[in-house]
Amino acid sequence: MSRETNRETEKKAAEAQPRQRRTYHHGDLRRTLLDAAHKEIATNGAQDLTLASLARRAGVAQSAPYRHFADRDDLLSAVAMEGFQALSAALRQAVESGGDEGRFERATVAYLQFGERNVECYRLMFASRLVPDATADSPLAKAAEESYQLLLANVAAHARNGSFGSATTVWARLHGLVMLKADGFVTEPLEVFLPELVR
Amino acid sequence: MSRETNRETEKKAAEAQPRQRRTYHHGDLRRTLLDAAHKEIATNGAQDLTLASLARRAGVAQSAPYRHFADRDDLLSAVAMEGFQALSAALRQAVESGGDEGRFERATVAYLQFGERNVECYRLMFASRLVPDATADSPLAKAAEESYQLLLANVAAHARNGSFGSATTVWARLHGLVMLKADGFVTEPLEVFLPELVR
DNA sequence: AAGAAAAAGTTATGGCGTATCACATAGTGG
DNA sequence: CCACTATGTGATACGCCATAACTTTTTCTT
Repeated sequence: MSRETNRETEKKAAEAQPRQRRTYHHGDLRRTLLDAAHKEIATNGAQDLTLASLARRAGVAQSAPYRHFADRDDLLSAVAMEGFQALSAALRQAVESGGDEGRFERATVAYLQFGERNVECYRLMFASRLVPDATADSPLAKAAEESYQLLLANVAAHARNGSFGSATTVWARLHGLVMLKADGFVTEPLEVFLPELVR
Repeated sequence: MSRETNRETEKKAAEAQPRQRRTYHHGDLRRTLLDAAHKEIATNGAQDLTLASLARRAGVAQSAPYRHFADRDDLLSAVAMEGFQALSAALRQAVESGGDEGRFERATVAYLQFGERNVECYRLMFASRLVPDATADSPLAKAAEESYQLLLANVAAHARNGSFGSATTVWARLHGLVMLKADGFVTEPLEVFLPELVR
């Protein structure tokens, strides 16, 4: 019941793709798979994503993805990593796009927007199974750390401003809002909460 | 690699169980499955839980669980619902276990504790795939709503106190803390943050 | 430029889980 | 006591994950 055969639609999608590549090698399968995964996750979430379906969409054998990813989780964590990189980029851009004045607010808005616009990817980024030991220096861990540091820097810069809590609780509030919205427990656009977030 | 054969351990567990029941019918398979699921989820998370393994543990055929649950998600959502009920109970107890004085604080502590002690179950409770339309009056949705109302009542009661944000952002901060801790992005015991939460 | 080695596909296969049938057996209410 | 319903069994179709053994390109070495 929950697992409907969506191979029909996949076939169509495959037709649309460069049906039969003449080259034995794909060219850049890794990138192709990641892009497809991003799309698929954005629309259906990571839960139901299968390597097999990605392979079909890319027009390669089911086993081909394993040349580029150790297993399903490995691909997901690659997607998550790119998610963190995108988040970092968004934060950086927000921070650099203005003076010290509304810096904290801009970072906040950027964070919330990223979460709202990439709900499923965001959820994936924070799915525990992907986060290895804190000590691990996996690419994913590093990317996550960078995002955190970016956010932290802006919180800290604003902290002197007044009775803000620790950076962790500030982050927690943002994270909580995004997740509650993602899971349907909050329905309003998150910008509604901006005033009380930067107060 | 990620999917190791854990059927060995399962067999042992099964041995420990009432090996071969003499009654054709199990007695209370539904309850047994739910209990086993709670345990399994608490230790390994919901991700890897399989109906098949629950069936083996209970000593019944793989198809037996389907007499009690429509599909895997149905069982998970039953577990989640019980999770919300437990959360509600914890909140209620915290609130009723004292005067109006530290009410908000007690509720806050209870919430954080519940989250910390039932990490995986908590995560499951808020997993979007289980949350049907907001309008739906599924048992799960109702249970979740009750927990929310309980929390809300206490937040509201405390809101007049001062510059607290909306109930949503207060909730979001708690939820965020629990989730970040669950996902390993926060390592401190959450009680550390209590002072700034009830300030 | 040739040939070895590595990279990246392919087919085939085993194992496991989901979900559904048709069938068997135990309780239960007229 | 008997029909009915609930609950469990066995068998089955299908899909995905992951690996193995083999093939085709590409790249590196000399």
